[in-house]
Amino acid sequence: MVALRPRCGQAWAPAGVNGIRQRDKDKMKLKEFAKAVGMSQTTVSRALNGHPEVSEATRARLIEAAHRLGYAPNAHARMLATGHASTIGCVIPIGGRNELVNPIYADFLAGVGEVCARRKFEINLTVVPQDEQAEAYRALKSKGLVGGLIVQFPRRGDPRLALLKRIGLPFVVHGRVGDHPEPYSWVDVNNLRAFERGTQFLLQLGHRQIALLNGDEAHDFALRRREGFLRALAAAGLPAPAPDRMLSGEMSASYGYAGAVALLSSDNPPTAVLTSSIMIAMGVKQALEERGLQPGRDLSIVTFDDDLSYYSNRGAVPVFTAMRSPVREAGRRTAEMLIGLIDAPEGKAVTELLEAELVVGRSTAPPRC
Amino acid sequence: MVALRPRCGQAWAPAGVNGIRQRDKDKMKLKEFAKAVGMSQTTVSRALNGHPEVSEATRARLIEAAHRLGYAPNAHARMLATGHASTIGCVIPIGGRNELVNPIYADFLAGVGEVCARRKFEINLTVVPQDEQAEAYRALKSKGLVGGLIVQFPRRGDPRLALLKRIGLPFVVHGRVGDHPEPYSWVDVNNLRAFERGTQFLLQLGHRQIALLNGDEAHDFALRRREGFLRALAAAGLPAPAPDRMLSGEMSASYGYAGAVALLSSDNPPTAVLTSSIMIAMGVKQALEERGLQPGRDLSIVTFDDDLSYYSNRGAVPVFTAMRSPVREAGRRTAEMLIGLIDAPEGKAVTELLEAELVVGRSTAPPRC
DNA sequence: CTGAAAGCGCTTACAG
DNA sequence: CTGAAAGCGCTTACAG
Repeated sequence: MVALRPRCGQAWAPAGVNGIRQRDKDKMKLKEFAKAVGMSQTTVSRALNGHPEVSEATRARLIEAAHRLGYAPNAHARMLATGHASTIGCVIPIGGRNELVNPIYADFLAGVGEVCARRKFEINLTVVPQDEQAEAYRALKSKGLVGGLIVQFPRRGDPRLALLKRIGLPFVVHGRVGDHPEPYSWVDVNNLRAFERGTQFLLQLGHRQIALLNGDEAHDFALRRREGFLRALAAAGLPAPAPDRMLSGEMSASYGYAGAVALLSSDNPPTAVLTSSIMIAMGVKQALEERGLQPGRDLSIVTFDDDLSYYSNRGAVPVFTAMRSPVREAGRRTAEMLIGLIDAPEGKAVTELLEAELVVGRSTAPPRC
Repeated sequence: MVALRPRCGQAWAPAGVNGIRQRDKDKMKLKEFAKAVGMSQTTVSRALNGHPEVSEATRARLIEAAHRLGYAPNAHARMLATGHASTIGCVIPIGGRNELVNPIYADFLAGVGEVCARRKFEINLTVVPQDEQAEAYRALKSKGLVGGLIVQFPRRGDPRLALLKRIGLPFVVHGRVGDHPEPYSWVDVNNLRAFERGTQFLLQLGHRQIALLNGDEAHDFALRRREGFLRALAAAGLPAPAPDRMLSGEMSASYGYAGAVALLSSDNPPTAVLTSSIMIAMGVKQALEERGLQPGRDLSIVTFDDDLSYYSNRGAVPVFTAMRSPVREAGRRTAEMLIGLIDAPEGKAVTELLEAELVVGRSTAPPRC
């Protein structure tokens, strides 16, 4: 019977054939690797970590040898020794208000992941009930699991920012929280400008009766979109639409469908509508088609498009006229920014505003009559 | 000037006001916690880890104190000491064949995350180019970052299984690889049975001209679906449909749209179609409506439904008649199984076959004429 | 440019 | 039931 944990130093040999879990099974350690290449652990470690004391020739040789022998430093030992985790935390809240797992996550995470692979960072994904986020943040910090966090789907006056500052965890917000007493780092798309431009485009086509099917206005992005919408109307000398022309809700196809039905059945239906997501636009389109109506001809649709990879609104002529902003690119930018913050924790808050591009598709035309 | 890394033991005090990154900033360690509660580190550690030597009263008291004082063991020190990582690895391949980030990921991961939260496991997410997966697996193992892996989107004869067995990393496949020389653990939905039942349902309605818009048949699930389709037809004494009645492709709305157009414009259009995803079904529906046709009345649609939370095919009468199988539940089951494997690495391969339920919606009716 | 050795914060065999 | 101490596999100040 082999001891569960051999204490004494032993030569490099993958040991263990019996049923007990072996800690070292085919996993080379620094000590063995250093011996194999005939150098001290110190030098090997320094070479692999890019320290300047080691000559480039030696470094190259050791990197090659590590690759060949399959040696990679144990990440936990490394993090313990250095005292910091090269890991980005992504906390996904579920339940509560938005039970739906936002499809945006998949693409956003892909962008984050791309950057992490390049910069040799890991991603820790945590799924928590909406109301246990604070607890999750604290645990991530006190367990030393992450070096920083990405805050998703911020709300106006979101309490998470203060919490993160208090517990001393660097973070970047994907979006903005509206008014906030102190500067913080964020990556956002210019939602106000996007909806202002979308509205201007419809105005130029001749539309005067324009409705808005917005996202949940508890979120900052939705408020900015409404503001852009109203600003463009005001600039054209038009009054703010009646409340029943400006809806707000969960960005789903069924909301778009129901919203369109409501708009179409009013006394004085709008000739155009702005929607906050492709899913909403699809719901609107469905409602039109079930009534024998046609997007563009009977009701112009301009939508915000997160450019999710599973729903492509591309092609020679896209289905929808859209304000397009790739969420995957936002993921890349956010990760890049957070890694910068983790590497230099005393740095100032950084912000980045991405612009959406207006792409003309087949869902818009001048109003009839 | 404070030293970068204080070596000597020091009393519990969050130190550091200057700009240098402090490793201990407001992070309590076992030593300090033990002192605070007046016990040895050994006893505290054992209590927190649920060892039987500690009385339940003591354990309860220490757990409460840890919570109150905000103490949580450093995860890296813990993993280094125990020699294993309580972490599930999820490797998402991008690029190559399926550039699209599958929307299924979000819901599946949510299911995995739920279980991880409950079982106190972490999730490590890695995004890699399709052809660098092997490298990623090896790195995850040699860095000791994960205790096991979930293999997503298996293909027939998928080489990843052999690789994982070789490098000694427990894994569970979400889906199956078809023929495989050795047993392996998987969680799958009964795709064959689902499509067999869906086809039977259409046959019972009187349909004889049934088409299939399948997913990519390089994947095992798609082959099983086709087999179920053909089996039901054969059992009804019907011949296998012509190749242009059985399409295979990326599960998107545009594929569904194009497929429907092709089917409808043939000499002898089918009266019903089975589709492999809601996205495909939506594309089919769109093609119908643009032609003034109606799902159910003009073409019956039965679809597989992953029950993704962002697209709900629910309600009193669902839009689509569907074989419904919640992918989030599959995520839960997969994680549960993998954790079991990690905890008992010598265990036998486990498998679990989930059944889809047939839900009747508004997209099916007897054929006209 | 190099190495021996301390230390990171835990867990756990060993000895009471 | 409890504790002192070794060890997990790294990094890095310190001393050449």
